Amino acid sequence: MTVSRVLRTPDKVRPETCRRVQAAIRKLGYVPDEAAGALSSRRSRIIGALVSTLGGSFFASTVDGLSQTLREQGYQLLLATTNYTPEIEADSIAAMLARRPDGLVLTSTQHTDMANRLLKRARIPIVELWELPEAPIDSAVGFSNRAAGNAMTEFLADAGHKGIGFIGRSSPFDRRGQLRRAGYKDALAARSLHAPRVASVAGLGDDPSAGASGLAHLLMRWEDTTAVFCASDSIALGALSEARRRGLRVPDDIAIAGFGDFEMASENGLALTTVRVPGFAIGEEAARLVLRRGNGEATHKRIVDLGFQIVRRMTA
Amino acid sequence: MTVSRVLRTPDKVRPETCRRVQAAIRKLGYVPDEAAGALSSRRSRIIGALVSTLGGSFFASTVDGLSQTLREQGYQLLLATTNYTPEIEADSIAAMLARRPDGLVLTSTQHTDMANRLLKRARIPIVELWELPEAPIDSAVGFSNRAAGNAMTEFLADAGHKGIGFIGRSSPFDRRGQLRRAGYKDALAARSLHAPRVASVAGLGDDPSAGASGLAHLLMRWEDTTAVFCASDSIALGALSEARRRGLRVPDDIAIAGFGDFEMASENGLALTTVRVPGFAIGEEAARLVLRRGNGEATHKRIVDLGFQIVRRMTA
DNA sequence: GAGGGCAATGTTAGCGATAACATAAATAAA
DNA sequence: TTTATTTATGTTATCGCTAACATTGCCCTC
Repeated sequence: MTVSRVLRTPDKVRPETCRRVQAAIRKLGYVPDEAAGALSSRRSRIIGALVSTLGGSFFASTVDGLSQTLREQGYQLLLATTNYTPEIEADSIAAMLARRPDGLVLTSTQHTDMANRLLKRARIPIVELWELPEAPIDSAVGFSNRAAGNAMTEFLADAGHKGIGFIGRSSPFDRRGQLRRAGYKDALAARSLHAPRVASVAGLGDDPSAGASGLAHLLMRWEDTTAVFCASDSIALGALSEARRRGLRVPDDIAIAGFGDFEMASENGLALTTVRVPGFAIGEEAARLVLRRGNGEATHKRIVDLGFQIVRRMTA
Repeated sequence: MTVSRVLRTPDKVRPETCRRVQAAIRKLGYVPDEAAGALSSRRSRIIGALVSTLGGSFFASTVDGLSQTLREQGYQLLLATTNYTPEIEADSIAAMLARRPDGLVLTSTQHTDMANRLLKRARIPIVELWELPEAPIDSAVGFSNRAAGNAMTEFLADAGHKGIGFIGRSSPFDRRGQLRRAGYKDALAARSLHAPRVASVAGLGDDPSAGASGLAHLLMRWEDTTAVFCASDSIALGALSEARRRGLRVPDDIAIAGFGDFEMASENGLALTTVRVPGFAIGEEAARLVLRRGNGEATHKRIVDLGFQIVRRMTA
């Protein structure tokens, strides 16, 4: 018991005793068993996180932010990837709940009924990321993809473009992409510019080839398109490469805007005009929020909007 | 006890009993407590993984591979990021060992003494990734960064280049980068081409600005440089952008090669000539290896070389 | 029909920590 | 000095599972 106190509440132990215990710990190489501690205290100091994938650039920095902040607070991160599959997500949620995490962080937006039931029953703080749902399961940290899509389209229109296309993935699981597209349509309608010009490329995840074929499609169908807004920077890269292949000057012949402000979009990289989203900060804030809610500080905002930012560079 | 058997070894329970238990489980919303199970059975079904960062593109897909394979085998992934800091790594190792993981996966190559002591004492399988150390702590999955650096330099020399530069980060913690550079130097020496031309850009992690300033540096110092080998695709992107800024044609005036075969390097992206490394496969194989070793199958290879591949595209 | 073998289920005793309470020692107050 | 109060440490029971062993009932064999 004294050892337990030395580790958890050293100020309740006489300094001299404390020292002796520490010495013994070092000498024996004792490493406390957190699983036993969790069983007894009913606090696991584990936070679970579910992401669709880390590869696609969007969530990697969010997980970095999460992991870093949790570590600073003495928590650990249990991670699972769902590969965009709701069934895998549901299984992973069940598996995580079996570890009795003190909170759960989700980046997907679609849950199976089973998943929803499990989450409701769990009675732990749950934070949804990268979007601001109307009715979050518990709380959410992110920004409005729809507003961001709208803002970038407005930006392009303000620059004088009269024909603005959109390139995105058509996956029904990518609700955020759909929302950006909805924002794009909102802006067109608000300005009564023209009917939406959307290139929906089949497939999961973003990659440059979608941008290349998307741009080709747009230019064939609507010749007078002078600007395209891509649902991610990866797609924008593909569009950029297709434009170059066609001998089009960017941004003079065709303006190209991305989404995400990935590393490659930077001034010394593609110098891509894009929407900067606070990926790392979302992770940090999610960690803080889930821990605060776990400590019963229920007074906090349930929906945290971290905003976004149009970054004007050379391509639009 | 019967419930436990239904969950772990259903074939030891009469089908009828099995069904009744399952029904009760569903009705009650029972979720077993794995922490208690781990305490009792001394198997946690958790594998810990330590990476420097997920943001830099290199490790994200490895973690994807790990996570996916572990899930398929009924294991869970405890993840920590070390931010390139050995002290944080040591702390994180200690924190992970407190969860009694069934194995540990490391992507860093430098460990503090404390970390090494902890790892030795832990008596669990440990897999090091992304390099093939001479004396692994336990076992390793990766490829030879030195051989890869050598191969790409050979490739450029074979293409007729007489002045070949190298751009990389100078961080002492990035041992893999150093090894690629060593491979570059090996190749130059083997062909007695010229003294190494290295642009070492200060800072942690790769980003395009390093490539831009690196290329500027190389061209200023050694005017007759016609090819550069970059320690990562991100750096290569920066070099590409600097070349364009200077009006140099790629690859005619200057050939540029990267490392990693990130998504952006693809045919429809930068079409970058680069070294493809099996990031995802490393994660998968690490998961398999750590589980096999945990099951006492000690007969397996301790060092798994997954190789690399020169991918010739448009920039060199 | 006694004994051996097997399959299905039950019982007991931990795993290693901590919450809650009990005690002992040290200090303050009356 | 005696009693109250605080501070430091010790005891006990428990968290929810599973390893190991015990029991029950059934079928089979000789």
